[in-house]
Amino acid sequence: MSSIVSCGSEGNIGFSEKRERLMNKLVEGHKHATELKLLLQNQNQNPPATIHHGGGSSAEALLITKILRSFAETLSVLDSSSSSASFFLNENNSGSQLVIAADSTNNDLRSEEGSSESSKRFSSSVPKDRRGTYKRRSLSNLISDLTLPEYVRTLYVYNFIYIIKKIKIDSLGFRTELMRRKTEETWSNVSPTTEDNLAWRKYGQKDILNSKFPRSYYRCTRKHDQGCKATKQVQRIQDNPVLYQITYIGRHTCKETLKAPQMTAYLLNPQDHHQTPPTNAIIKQEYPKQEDTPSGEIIIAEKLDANLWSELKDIEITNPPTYANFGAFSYNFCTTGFHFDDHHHDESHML
DNA sequence: CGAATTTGACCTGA
DNA sequence: TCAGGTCAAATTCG
Repeated sequence: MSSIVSCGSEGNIGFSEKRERLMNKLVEGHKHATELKLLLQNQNQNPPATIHHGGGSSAEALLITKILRSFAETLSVLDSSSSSASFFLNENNSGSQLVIAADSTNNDLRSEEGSSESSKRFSSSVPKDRRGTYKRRSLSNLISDLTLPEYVRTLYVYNFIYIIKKIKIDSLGFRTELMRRKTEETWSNVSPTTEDNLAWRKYGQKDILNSKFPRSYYRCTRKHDQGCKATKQVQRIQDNPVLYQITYIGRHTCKETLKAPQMTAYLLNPQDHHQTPPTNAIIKQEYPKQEDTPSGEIIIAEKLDANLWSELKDIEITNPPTYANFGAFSYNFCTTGFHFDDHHHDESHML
């Protein structure tokens, strides 16, 4: 997302003014995104006679530019704040679980799984066998490490991808599979989260040649007691590190593939046939489909990590009014983009 | 204390 | 030979 650029310093302005400015920019972006959505919906009903091979129409391009600018300015406001944490959480924040690094200069997403690389980097000063020496990244750790600008950026990039996807699908009829593996039992998926709510156990991680990000290897937790041979490989997409390339190899043959009573990636994306469901049908019985849910709440939850979203919802509740506004906005904005996903397709072609 | 993760060592196929 | 995949000891987490 090289389009996101800093738009200059905001100078020394007060919290409330910054917050107001921020909200205005976000709302502006939301408005443009909604316009774009309506535009695309109209195009669906009245398809254009000509095909634009460069992407969408000029109206779409203009809206995209506006959205980009809105968010670039938003991020600029956030980045200009020396402490994002205090900016959002300084009021009524005693009980908050969300602690955002006040001086986070590390925007490198590699840090998340770059432990093997960093261990190499500092190998001269550590003992040879450091197996098991690590800091486990729980969900709360993950949120703690995410600065607010990073979160907004992720949210924005994710939504924008869906808008771009929609434009490409509408204008080019673009719908191909990411890759065909040698066997029928191998399929790929691109997702902003590695979470699919199936019971996986990580058994390895490798640095891949000419690849910026390491590849992680997971097997079914039931491998040993039920002989389930399902595995998956997860790797960040180099050109868009907010997304993961997930390759599933082999179907689950075990009886219990569900990790916990949460939403699953498969059910949340019922049309996404790259994410092949497990052979049993337990999930379908437990969880209603998206169109059955009365509120739009699931729409963001299906696209963000379910756990992350549930925690963010808690934050929204426990920290009114400061964070609540932001939370409400992200929810609305996300729904704008997510309604577009009425076809199955691979994002990687769009990036 | 059992489950999960990390990570160097080991294995394998091209 | 080497890149990619797997194993398993060491360690952490809940």
